Amino acid sequence: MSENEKQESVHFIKEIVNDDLASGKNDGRVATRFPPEPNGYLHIGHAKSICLNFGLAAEYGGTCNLRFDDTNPSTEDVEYVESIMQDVRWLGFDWEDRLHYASDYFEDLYRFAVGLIEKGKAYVDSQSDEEIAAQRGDFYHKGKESPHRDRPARESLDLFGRMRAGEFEDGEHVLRAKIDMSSGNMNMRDPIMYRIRHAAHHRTGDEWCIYPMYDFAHGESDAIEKITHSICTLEFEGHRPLYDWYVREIGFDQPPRQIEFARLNLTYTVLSKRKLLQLVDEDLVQGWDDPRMPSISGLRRRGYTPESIRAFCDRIGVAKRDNVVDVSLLEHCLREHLNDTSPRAMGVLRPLKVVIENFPEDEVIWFDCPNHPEDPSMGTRKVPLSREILVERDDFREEAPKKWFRLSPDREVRLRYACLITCRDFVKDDSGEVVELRCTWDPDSRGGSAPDGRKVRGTLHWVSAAHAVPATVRLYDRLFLQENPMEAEDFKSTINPDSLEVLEGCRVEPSLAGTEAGSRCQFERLGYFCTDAKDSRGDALVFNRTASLRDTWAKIEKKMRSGSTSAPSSSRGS
RNA sequence: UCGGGGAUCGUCUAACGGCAGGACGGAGGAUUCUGGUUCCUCUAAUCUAGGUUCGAAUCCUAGUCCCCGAGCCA
Repeated sequence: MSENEKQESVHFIKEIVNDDLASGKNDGRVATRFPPEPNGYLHIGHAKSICLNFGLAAEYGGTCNLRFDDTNPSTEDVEYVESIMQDVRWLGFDWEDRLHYASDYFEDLYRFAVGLIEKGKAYVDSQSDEEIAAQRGDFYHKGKESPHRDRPARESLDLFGRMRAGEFEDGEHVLRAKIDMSSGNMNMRDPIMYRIRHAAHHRTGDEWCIYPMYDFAHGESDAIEKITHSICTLEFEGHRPLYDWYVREIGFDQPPRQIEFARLNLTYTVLSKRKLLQLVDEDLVQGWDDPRMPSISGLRRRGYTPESIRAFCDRIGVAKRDNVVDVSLLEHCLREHLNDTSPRAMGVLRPLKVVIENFPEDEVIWFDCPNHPEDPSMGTRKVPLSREILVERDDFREEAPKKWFRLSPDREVRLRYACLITCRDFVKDDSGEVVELRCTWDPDSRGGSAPDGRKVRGTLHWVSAAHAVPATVRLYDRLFLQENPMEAEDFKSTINPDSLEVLEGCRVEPSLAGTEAGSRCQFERLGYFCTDAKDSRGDALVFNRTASLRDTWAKIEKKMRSGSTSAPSSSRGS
């Protein structure tokens, strides 16, 4: 153990693993699994589980399987298994040859069930679901035993066989474990092991018409795969006694151990498959991979990096208490990685024309601009300056507020990496809107600094009007206005109406022409962007804003405004 | 009225009977050709009440509050 390095925290699951290793349990093996049900897309909450399971295996030199928990054919689909595999891979994890499906074990599971019937530990119940539900009792009252509970094993075996053979309709019979109808734990009140479902399964087709329930399939699949630590979320805590019961009664020798941790919650975010599906189905977003979605595919399309998501999962920790992580931590991890890795470029979102009056008509100066101010190894690119340029509309104010060091009449600013210009005049259109600035440049300031060493506080991004490339830019903001959308009467009522703003007519520097879809850059002073994986083409660029840069000026201005007037500003943007 | 789990800065997370620490956020400052980055400083917590102990976030007792559980979902 190194003493001076930042000590990685040992969360409670690692403690358990350490203890098991120390006591020689499982022959020193560590085997985990990530067990998604293929009935939806993965989201950032799943990423926590993926990082935990694969991370643990990697850290201890063990293995982590990918296993689809596909025991319910009516909700599952191959569309989901494909997206899940893509997402896990994208996050940076590899299950190698350990791809499994619970459905691969249907035959084993059936055999186990027969064994339990023979042992007198399971029976076929032939009541309706209403009757069974009524007999189960509630939290305060014990359940009643089914009239079929003591049906001879022979009879159950026969019925179970005919259930499999397809002799019955859905719901006519179920297979139940014979445990304890008076248990305080509802899961132990003779839980259902198998139900009849005449439905095509995405992998086994029509081979089966009975399907095992989660409880009967999950632990057994773990045991078959020789999983040592079966990690799941807190809501399965009450299932653990049942998990252990099945594994014990079937008689596995090195039974896996189920360990529960608290699932991730994020502020201003909804992380329930059902709610996310609702957003998609009701067209409140444009699909599962809408860049505003917390789905892995949405984050990917938004421009998130796998590294930043992994870093986030490392930092949030693993514990058992309910938690709501501030989404700003996710954004912090994102910016941290993007700052290091994104090449810089200049793009103007809302262009304002600037004429540099004393700049020769036909001259073009090509400046070598560093692609990253702190990392020379990222090289340089050429950026042209000519007489007419475009700057950000927001960077000019007819009347400069306090602490303003951008453009305003008679103010001198720097064009990043190019030169110093001073605003001499401005032109308004009939509606009173400023449409053009008249400036002069200091020819001795080529490169961006004046020979006399005078300080110029403001530095602006810019593009040469004649050379700039047109682009569409999509500005994304958080999808929900309320910190916990689930606390709203209806979570949809707190959807941010301005979560997407599409800007046409943006202009970016010519080095970006032909940029392939999905590549990332930082537009200086604005934020991190990526070309949209679906809609961007080399000759028709579409940028998604992944994250804005921290905006200290916005903060200052907000403070000044709220200090002088009573109007609170609502500047947001991530 | 039952069973299971959990309570530490605003948020997330450490501590394993011995100085309550880190990160995010927030506030302030330094540096800066991005009002970015970086750096520095500050901010702020042990659910309550008793007990054990030289010493308690940690152990004991009693409360309080929160989460999960009555699908032929996972």
